[in-house]
Amino acid sequence: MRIATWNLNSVKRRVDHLTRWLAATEPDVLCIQETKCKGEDFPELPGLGYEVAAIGDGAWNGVAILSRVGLQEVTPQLVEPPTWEGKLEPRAIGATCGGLRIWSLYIPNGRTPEHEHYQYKLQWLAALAQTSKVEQRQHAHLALLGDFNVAPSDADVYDRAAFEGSTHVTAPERAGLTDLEATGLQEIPPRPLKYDHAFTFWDYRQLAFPKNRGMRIDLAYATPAVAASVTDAYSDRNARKGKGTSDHAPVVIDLDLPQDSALE
DNA sequence: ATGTCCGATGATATCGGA
Repeated sequence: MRIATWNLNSVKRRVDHLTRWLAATEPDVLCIQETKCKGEDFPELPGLGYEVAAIGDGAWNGVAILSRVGLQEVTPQLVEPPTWEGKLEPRAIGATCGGLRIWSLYIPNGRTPEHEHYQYKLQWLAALAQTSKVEQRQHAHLALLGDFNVAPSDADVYDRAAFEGSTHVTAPERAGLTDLEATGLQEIPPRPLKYDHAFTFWDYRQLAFPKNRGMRIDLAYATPAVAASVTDAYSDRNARKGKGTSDHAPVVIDLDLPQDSALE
């Protein structure tokens, strides 16, 4: 089973890229973030054989799950999610696909460590950990994929000094990740296709991609049996090349889950 | 030395957000 996650930065702007990438990569399940479109406006992807579950408000956020191995028990929000400016944002969707319980997650950016949005981000990570606990009571195999907007370690940014005073690298954000792991999950680190680190995001500005000034913020966590079944994982930087691409690369994970346990 | 892109808007350039 091949699963993947990709922050597309507008699915409507990326339909051609997405279609080509799906045909070439053939994931069984793809988690998408920042669709930036309403659930009912999610574009058709004819001929590829994917079912779609998508939620969105329009301009911002928006997450989706594409699956060609079944798509059931769709859950359109975390357990007790925090709100932003009084509203529940479309940042999380879960579904059961081919025996795997999988979530597509778009963690709030935080903006600056002083900003109220940063507190929202920390609350959101705490709600995600709570959701992980609840989900593990009900599902034998759980995987949480998405744009976490946190670099797990200093090695996951191109230059730690460039992030002084910024979000994505602070101790409380990283504690949010370790608290999530403490619910019984393991991170699945991808291998790079080039260079030393498997970055997944490069800013559009200032030639960040050709200079490889990247970050690894698109992450995958899974329960131990799922993590133990990983046969390969990589960040597909090739999808970041060229004009009109997302500023994120997809992360692709191959699993060899025993078929009987996948029925649980 | 310089360097972006997205969606929305009483839009046709500007803005917030990333």
